[in-house]
Formats: sequence, structure tokens, C-alpha cells
Amino acid sequence: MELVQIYECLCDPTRLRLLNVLAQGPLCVCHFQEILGEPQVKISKHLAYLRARGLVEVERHGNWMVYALPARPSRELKANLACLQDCAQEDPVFKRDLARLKKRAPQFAETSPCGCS
Amino acid sequence: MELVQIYECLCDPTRLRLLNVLAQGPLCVCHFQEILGEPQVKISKHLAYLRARGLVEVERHGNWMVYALPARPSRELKANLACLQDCAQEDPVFKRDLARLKKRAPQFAETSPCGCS
DNA sequence: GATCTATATTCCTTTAAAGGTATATAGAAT
DNA sequence: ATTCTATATACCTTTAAAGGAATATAGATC
Repeated sequence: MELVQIYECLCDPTRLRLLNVLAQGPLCVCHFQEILGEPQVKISKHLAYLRARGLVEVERHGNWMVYALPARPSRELKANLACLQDCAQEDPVFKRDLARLKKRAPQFAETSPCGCS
Repeated sequence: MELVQIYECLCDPTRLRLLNVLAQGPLCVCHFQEILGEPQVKISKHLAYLRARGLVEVERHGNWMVYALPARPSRELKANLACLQDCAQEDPVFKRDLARLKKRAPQFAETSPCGCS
């Protein structure tokens, strides 16, 4: 069942935060690092985990690895990401991450090719 | 995050099957056993796991333990169960379980207090 | 009170994930 | 060619989950 793989990805708080931020648009590792306030290894490993299961895609831009949600998500993935968006609206952690993203987006756009303009 | 606990419950195929069947109504362990074709320990342990995290509720009727989805699910749980229902429509395993349930429901209703009439 | 039935729990083994430290890699800049 | 920057990987330790075998429990029946 592909569904199980999706849920495996969703059952860690860090990964949920990554996906929540990604719903706003592509981003690179160092910016995730700054927004979540977590060490590089942790971010990098969780993104690798998500990537291995098809929940995110990557594109290299020079030194930066820009992660994004899949361009063509499966029915199941689309449904679950929408559900997550719905559930995340109220959670303070998710909201704080998005607030930080919004605040930093202009600088991000200057210093890297993250499409977070 | 309560969300994580929900996803932890959803990231096992057996538990997904249990929840899918439960969406049709309360059921007791031995009937799950028959429908899923899995040993008693396995069913029982996964139901305990779900129960410990609030995804199911139990009521004893004589020797039978009748499991059911929560009477008053949280917003998050409701959303995710609905999403699961949506995703499960097409999966052959889920469909087979429901077919077996439908076929056996009359007998279940005779031999136990499972409300599966 | 002994037995039967449905279910839960204990114990064990195996596997996987998480987090951290240290190190490697790939491309850019000098 | 060396150095710098962003990111990935390897290695280690700890923790949790899964599955099975055996056993315990609680209520019903005889």
C-alpha cells in the first residue's frame, strides 16, 4: 500500500513541519534550518526520508538543493497533504514556522534560488 | 502534536484495515480476525495500540470486546478518517475486507453483540 | 468449582527509525 | 589547486515497534 508510506512520512513532527512549510513553495535546506531552528543533519536526513518515499522532489541550483512538493502528486498524496493543511491551521508550531517564513522570504529570495519570492 | 499520534496509528497496514472495517460499524476481535485473516495476537495488539492513542473505543459485552470508532472524534481525527475513507475506495485489500464483512455480517449479528446487523 | 471462550499480556527476537558527531562530497570562488 | 559553502553520508547509540509463542485473565457455562 502506497498509503502506508505516506503515513510513515507523516508520523514525525519535524517532517510535518517541513511539509507544512513546503506547501508555501520550494525551499532549500539552510532555510529550513533557519525556520525550524533544527540542526542541518536533522533537516537533511528528514528531507532524504521524504524524498525516498516520493513526498518531495529536489533540484540542485549550484550549492543549494531546492526541495519542493511533487509536481504531479498521486491522488492519495494530494488528499493527505490537503488534510494536513486543514489540520495544521490551528497548531501554534506550524503557525510559527509560517510566520518566520513570511518574515524571512524577502532575504531568502536575495541570497538563494529558492523561488520563495 | 496530537496529529503525530494519529499518523503513527495510520502507518501500519493492519491498523489501516482495522479502521477501514470499523468505519462500517463496531466489531469484536474474533470477527476482525476472520475478516482480515490474521492471528488473534496481532489483531488484539493493534487494537490496543489504537485504543491507547484514542483512535478506537471499547466496550465489553460478556466475553466479547466490541471495538468502535470514537463517538466524539477530534477535528483532526475526523478529517483523517474521512481522508482514509477517500483513499481506501480503490485499494483491493480494503475492498476485499469490506466484501467479507458484508458477507458475514448476518452471521456475526446472530452469534455476538457486535451491532453489525 | 472446573471448564470453556474470547481476549489480553508477557517475553523474546528482529528491524527500523531518530538523533548526534564526525566526515565526505560537489560545486563555486579565489 | 586550494579553500569555502551547502548539503549528504557513515557510524554509533538508543528507543520503539512488529510479529510470534506461550501464558494469563475475565466472564459464561456446565
